[in-house]
Amino acid sequence: MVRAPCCEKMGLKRGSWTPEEDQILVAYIRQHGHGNWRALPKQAGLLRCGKSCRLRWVNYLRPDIKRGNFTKEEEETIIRLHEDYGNRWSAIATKLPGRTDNEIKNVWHTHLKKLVSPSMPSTPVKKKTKKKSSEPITTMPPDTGSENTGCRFMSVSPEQSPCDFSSCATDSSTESGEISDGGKEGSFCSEKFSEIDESFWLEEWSMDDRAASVSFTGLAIPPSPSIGEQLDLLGASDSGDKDFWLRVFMGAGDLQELSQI
DNA sequence: AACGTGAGCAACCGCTCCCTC
DNA sequence: AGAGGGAGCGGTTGCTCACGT
Repeated sequence: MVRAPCCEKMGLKRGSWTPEEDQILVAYIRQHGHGNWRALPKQAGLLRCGKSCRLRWVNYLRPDIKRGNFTKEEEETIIRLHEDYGNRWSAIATKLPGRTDNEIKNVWHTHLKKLVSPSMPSTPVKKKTKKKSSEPITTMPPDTGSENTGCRFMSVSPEQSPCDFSSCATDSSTESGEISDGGKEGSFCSEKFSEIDESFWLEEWSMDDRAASVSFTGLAIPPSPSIGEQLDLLGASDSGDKDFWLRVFMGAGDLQELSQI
């Protein structure tokens, strides 16, 4: 059957996401959930196709994403699961809470593959000649910090283990509102949010057990030091990272507190 | 200090699956 | 029953950064 393209190419933006777009997407999903990805961008006022929004959310903006290096244990798990599942990255991802299929896929191709079969070239994907983007997007301005969009703020060393970070996740009591700082309106993942669209979260979390840590990007993990402190705790030592997330969260309209930082 | 190269990763593409009508 | 459409998945691409020369 002939399918319509997922999005009209005309007028829709491609390439890296800007902090402002992230902000809009996060704010929208906070309020409405992501019932219909195809309709979402239009309703949210984003010049993106639904697929792109979904991908951005699933791989990057979702609250339970665990970022940072893969631990030894995680790598071993991936290798073992890959033997069982093959390239079914999403299946593997379900066994690794907080990790996305895309991330696992990348790790496999860049690191693990050569461990398993050292004879294979380290970079299976052939490199292409570089070409300047025709669409210079400023998602990663130098001042927003490295590692690109600054979302690496959750990066932790393997020793620290991202698992540790999200291990609060194993406590189901953290589900939904409880991860917030007692329901303060200032918290991004506040109960208010849950109230706004609890089904959204429940659906998301019930899909698999990774849910546990419902803190939105981890911001609410510690019950309530200042947001700045929280960001520090999360490894956002880089002020650029903070700036980025401050913009995102403030744009989402729920953290007046942040403005005090 | 400048340049070249490779690694890492975010994002896109196109296909398949699955649900609805 | 099957056509249509949306969501999800895996493969691939291309940009950025780090590092070596």
